[in-house]
Amino acid sequence: MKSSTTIGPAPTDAELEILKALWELGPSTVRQVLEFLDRDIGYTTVLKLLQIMHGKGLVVRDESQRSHRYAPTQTRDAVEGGILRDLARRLFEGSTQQLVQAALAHEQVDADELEEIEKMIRQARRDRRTAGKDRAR
Amino acid sequence: MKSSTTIGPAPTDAELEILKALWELGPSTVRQVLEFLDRDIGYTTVLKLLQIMHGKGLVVRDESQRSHRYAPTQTRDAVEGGILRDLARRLFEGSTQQLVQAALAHEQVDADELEEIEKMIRQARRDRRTAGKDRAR
DNA sequence: CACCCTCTACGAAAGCCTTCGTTGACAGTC
DNA sequence: GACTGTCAACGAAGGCTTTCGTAGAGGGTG
Repeated sequence: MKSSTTIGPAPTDAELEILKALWELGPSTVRQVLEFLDRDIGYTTVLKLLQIMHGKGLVVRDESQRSHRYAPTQTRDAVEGGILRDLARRLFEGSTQQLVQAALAHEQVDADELEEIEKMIRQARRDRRTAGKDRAR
Repeated sequence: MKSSTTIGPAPTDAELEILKALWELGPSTVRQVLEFLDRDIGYTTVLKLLQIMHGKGLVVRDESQRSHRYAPTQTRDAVEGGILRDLARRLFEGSTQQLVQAALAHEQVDADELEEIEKMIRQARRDRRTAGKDRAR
């Protein structure tokens, strides 16, 4: 129950910042996004980014009010998945396993976090067993 | 034993392709890199990229022959680490754990691969126990 | 109504990335 | 010594990202 196929190109850095704001805030006006970002950035910059993102289909907008409200078209999970898939492809010939291994090898992950990850693996294995179905890809 | 602190900015896409060639081939001339890449790309493009990378310190070059030989300045591990650290920072507030979890959640990782990852975790935990030292970051 | 604030839209600048064409140097061949 | 092919260097074009400045419309207040 976690499919999520990414549509379109990966968001740029600035776009990702905006998306993070929208995921946190829900549908928002330019000003709300601007205030959420603590970066030193102009109003029209955020507006322009949202317009571009709208053009790319990364957000939809509700124009029924004078201040338009923007909302992401993809869930955070879907975007994360797309970015990670892309990175695995670029760096590890598409192997998620290698990506995970590299992440674990290089970064400090403390004992609790290792525990969490092990739990996830057990869960994944359990999912795999029960749902032998969606073998798409 | 596996420290690897990345120097300088992350390589761009095209630069990464070149680095992958150099890691595979060892120190190489422009032509050797060009032939390794199966992409349809011009000689001068590869040359230019290597010159830029040289300017950025991503590669060193030996000019003792007429055909210069280029070699990476960073190991593959170091570059992978830098890229992953950067992604964790951009997407997960720096949490490698979240990065790993997202990777496991979204991508199909088969049973053998899960096994491998669990082994890595056990290994990581063992390392942690023996060397309680380098708590740097 | 005149004023002011906020909003959208547009354009453009500056920077970076990728690509290649052109030029001039170099070296081996006939 | 002239010709041919390879090489490094340079510049520049085209595209994309990020950032604003400016202009014009909309709407509320005195």
